[in-house]
Amino acid sequence: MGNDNSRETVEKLLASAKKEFSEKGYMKASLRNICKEAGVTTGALYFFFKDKDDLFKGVVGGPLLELRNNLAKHMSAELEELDSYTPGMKVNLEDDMAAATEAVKILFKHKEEFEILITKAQGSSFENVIDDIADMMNKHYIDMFWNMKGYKSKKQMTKEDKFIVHWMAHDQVDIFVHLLTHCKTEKEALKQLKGMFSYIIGGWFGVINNT
Amino acid sequence: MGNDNSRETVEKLLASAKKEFSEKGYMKASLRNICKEAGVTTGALYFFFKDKDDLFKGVVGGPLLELRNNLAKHMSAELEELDSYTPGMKVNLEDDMAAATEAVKILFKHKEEFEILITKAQGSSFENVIDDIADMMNKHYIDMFWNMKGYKSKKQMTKEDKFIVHWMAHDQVDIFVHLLTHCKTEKEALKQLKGMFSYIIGGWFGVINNT
Amino acid sequence: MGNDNSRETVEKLLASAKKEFSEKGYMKASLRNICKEAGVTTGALYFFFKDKDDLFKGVVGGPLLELRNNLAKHMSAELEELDSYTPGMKVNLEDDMAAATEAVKILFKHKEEFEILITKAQGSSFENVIDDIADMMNKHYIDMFWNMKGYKSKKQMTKEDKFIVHWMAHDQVDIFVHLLTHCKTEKEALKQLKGMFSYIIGGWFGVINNT
Amino acid sequence: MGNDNSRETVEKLLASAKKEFSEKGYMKASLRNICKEAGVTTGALYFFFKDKDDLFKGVVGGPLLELRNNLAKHMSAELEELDSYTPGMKVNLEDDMAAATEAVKILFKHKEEFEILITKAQGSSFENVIDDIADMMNKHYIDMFWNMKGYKSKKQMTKEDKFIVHWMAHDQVDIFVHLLTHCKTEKEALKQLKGMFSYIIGGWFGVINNT
DNA sequence: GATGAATGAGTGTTCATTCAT
DNA sequence: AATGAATGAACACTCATTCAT
Repeated sequence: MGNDNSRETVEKLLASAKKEFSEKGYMKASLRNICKEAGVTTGALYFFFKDKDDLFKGVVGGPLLELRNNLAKHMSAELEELDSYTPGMKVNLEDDMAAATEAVKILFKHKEEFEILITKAQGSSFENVIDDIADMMNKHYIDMFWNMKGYKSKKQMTKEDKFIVHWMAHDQVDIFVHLLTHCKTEKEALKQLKGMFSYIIGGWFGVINNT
Repeated sequence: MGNDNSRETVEKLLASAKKEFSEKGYMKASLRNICKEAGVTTGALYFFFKDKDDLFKGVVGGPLLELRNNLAKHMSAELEELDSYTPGMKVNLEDDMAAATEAVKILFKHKEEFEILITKAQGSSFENVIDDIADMMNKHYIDMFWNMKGYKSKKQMTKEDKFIVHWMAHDQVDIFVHLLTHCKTEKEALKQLKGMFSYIIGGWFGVINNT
Repeated sequence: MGNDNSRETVEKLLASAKKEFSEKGYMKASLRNICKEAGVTTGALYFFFKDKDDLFKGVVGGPLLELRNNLAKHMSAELEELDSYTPGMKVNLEDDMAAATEAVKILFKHKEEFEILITKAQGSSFENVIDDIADMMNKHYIDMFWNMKGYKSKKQMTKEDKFIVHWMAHDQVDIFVHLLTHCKTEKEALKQLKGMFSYIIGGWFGVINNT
Repeated sequence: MGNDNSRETVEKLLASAKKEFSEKGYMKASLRNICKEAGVTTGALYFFFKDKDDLFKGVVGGPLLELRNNLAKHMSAELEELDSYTPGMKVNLEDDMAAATEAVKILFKHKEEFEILITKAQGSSFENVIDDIADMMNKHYIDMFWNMKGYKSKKQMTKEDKFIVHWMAHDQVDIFVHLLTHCKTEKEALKQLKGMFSYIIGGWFGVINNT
């Protein structure tokens, strides 16, 4: 079971699939091409993967899980800190930066996979992955916004507040997408990260002062 | 040629295509379905449209052109105003708001078409349309940044400056995308637009003060 | 529309399909083979037929409809005659023979098609066609049996009566199946039909005298 | 070899195969499914069974052999009795009933297997098993017919006689098939058996009197 | 202007079977 | 006695596109 031969086959298949998905996107990718490139028959592919979507998952699933776990870790950590928050207190940006740095590192550790996930997943079960993450962060941001504005209850948020917070959550995610797709290396991305943060923080204050 | 009959055929084809593209996206859309729904044969479709991509262009091309023309108008207008700018002078936000309002109106006038363009164009020649527009706007943002920072020459912009400005251009576009895909009516979108602007302006100041 | 060329294509396709279904049965029949034999591409087949089952229907549907119509005609005719039936009255065997003769003629007019329907339809939507017909005849036979036994109401039929009548309906159908699959020509089948009738009638009396 | 472990594997395989064949029929049954359900690899299956058909034989072969042996026993027994027959002598129905009862008991002892054999064997080497048995019985029926008619020699049978006798042999078999597929228990089947016999006997007389 | 027919390469997927270990 | 891996041909079906009429 799982000997070196089969492991090698799976690896070749995944490498070939990564290339094909990356070049053509999920829908236009051809399993036949992937197999041919991997020097393997279609039957072999179907021994290791349930179907096309499962192969896609084989390529991007691991990195995505790593990212999700990391996100979840930071979000629950921040939630705990919020308990001791008092209005007017300064937001702990260093923690946020540290979390963002970690995320960027994960993204660039699997740059190709995340690029596929972001721009080539249409047609697969992962096609809404970014929106899903943004929605996850939205909930998190509602809590942050609520504390900073001094609200007593989430129910006091206006429709406009909710809209802008939802936007900010999406935008936060888009920053990472932008970093991934416009920087060549992790190093470069981390360098830009600070500027991005200034923008986001500025945006927050713009919103808070205005509402 | 160009009589009422043929015009009607084209119209039915476009309506049917709009529906199909909207439901399935460019790639999964079937020309057979589109023709069947329009009560027309495939041959007829190919009389009026060169190929699948041309049909897609038939659906979204008009609205997109209208938007582009409007954008171009405002950008050249602002460029002329810039000649009389002096460093430190307040940015004319009212003009920007007016331009944004116009853009939103165009987006909602052809809501369906723009939604297709934004979320269903993968596989067509329009799949990068948002990035293209963002790149167009990038130039505009460089000018704004330059004025606000009091630079004497664009050449003095650092690599980091360029990156953040590029991001801001993208983000500006994303705001319109967000407005289009999260608001039901033009009225609702225009109401949210002000909050979005606060966010963006805040972001600018965050960047300016920090660099 | 429906010109000579296309008609010829359909005809070739149907002939080829009939051959393939007849040799291999529905499930093992290969659409590729059928098309190759017909000198046509698979795409052409799918222009005329929705799917494999539809092609099968194209081969056997017509003859089956003809048979069903004929059966229905005779069954409603017999039902009308039953209104004037009094217990002890002799059954009109000549009418039955005439009806059976007609059925045999239809079966042999489309001998190949009915053989396919009977022995090669497994996997298609026609796989239960014989049972369906037998069930149709069952209802008919319940009425016949009811009159001959002098029942006042169908509800007085015992479970055993119902069982044996159901069997007789099936057996009636099996006679035609046997005739079709064991006689080479219509002429031969019609010659044997009389003997089969004696058997069936004898069976009825055996049941009636015994219950 | 032949130890408890391997016996258990075979048993699990056969149970799983029985289920799959019963649900999907021979052709649509998947060896992969059968192995998965049995918790065994395909290689193991192929160690015990030559191929798909051999596995099918493993499921239905035993019961079928038992039935065939029983049929042969009765047929040779009756053949011996026939030597003491004189024309006009009453047919020994009690012996026939006893034989039929035994057959029904065997059928219901292996109800599932015989149902598979009868309705799910298409595509396997057993697909003509019913016709084969009917043909076996044909010989027996020729003798019965010959006695009842008072023929001196089988060679005096006309073509029509042979045909009707062949039909009666088939019909006799169909009775058992009907009993198996329409009765839930052996008890119920035995109860119906008497009525079926009346039908058959009546049929015989109908034929004899008419020819 | 538009039809109906046809192309042919392509799709993802399943299958019974084999075999080195 | 049994495994896990691999084969390779086959499957039904869909597609955008073409073209004589």
